[in-house]
Amino acid sequence: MDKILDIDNIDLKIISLLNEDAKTPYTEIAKKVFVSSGTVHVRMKKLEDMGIVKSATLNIDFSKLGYDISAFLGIYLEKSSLYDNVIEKLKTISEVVSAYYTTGNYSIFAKIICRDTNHLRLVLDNIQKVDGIDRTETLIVLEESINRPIQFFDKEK
Amino acid sequence: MDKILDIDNIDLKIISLLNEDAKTPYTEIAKKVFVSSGTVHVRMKKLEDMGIVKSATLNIDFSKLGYDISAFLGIYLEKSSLYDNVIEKLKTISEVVSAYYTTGNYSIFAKIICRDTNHLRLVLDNIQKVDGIDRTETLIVLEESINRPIQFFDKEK
DNA sequence: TATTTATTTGGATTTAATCCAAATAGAGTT
DNA sequence: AACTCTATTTGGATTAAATCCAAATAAATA
Repeated sequence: MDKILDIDNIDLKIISLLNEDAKTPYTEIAKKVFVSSGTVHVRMKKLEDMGIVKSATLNIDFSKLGYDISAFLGIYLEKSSLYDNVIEKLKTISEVVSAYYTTGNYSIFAKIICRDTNHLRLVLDNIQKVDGIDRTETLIVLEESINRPIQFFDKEK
Repeated sequence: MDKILDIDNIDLKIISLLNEDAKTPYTEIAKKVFVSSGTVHVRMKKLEDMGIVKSATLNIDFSKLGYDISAFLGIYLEKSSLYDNVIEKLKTISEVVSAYYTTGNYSIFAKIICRDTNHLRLVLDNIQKVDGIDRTETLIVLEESINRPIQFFDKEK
């Protein structure tokens, strides 16, 4: 077992509520969880210190900011030992928002966000040029039908 | 063109800073952007009203909460016209955190987060049972090498 | 230039975060 | 069960931020 034992239902409820809206005042969270706001504060500090709550970010509608196209990339490497090198290169391409080592055919599975088809082409070109990358398969996102935080509360008692 | 014209560099800078840490006080943002905190407030209200900033969420280390396995699923449908129906069913499965309509072989591309391999099996079973789903391909995430917000600022002047 | 409209400012007010000493609860010991 | 030690919670006091708003400024229009 690990640190999960240090986390109780109060912690989970706090995280769960703040995960829906990270700007909810602790005073309001406190009411819903039936503790004082001081306790919410202490608990959140603990969760941050433990690295469970890493930060808070905005949920932005990128299409309204002109970023209209996102795509998943299945990347094939020449040799799978090149993984770390290629990841380092991908980190320098700001349009790459995530990259994973996964089971299955692909050596790397990544996601990119671009402004338009032209921009997408440029980014794909840049990625193809990276040393060690053999070829890529592109899954362009035409619709995002679900995108939500995980509900880790209310599963088990 | 669309509403992008209503957004200036001050807006972008504000979003960009808050996207790194959504809890940064507006007073601090104000200093960095060289406007008053009242202006930050007005701008954020505008951005929220426009639907550009939708909410703020926590960035949680799920593995530390016992959710150790995530996976991408390529889902094949019996008929692509079943898309909406299947999405509705997937929405009822809380482990499904995202689902997309994409180009390529898959009819639906989804992501799930599970506690362990057993839990993963249960969830995959549930998904297989959904009416209209033919078969699925599972890409299990073994490592998350990149995961970051898009940097939409500092691209063009 | 004059007039209208939109935006910013800075201070006044309300609200929340933060800190902390005291109170309480819990765990372990005899 | 009473006692001790430790950890957690509480609520209020203090500091800091959000929010609101009227006045000032800037920008747009005629």
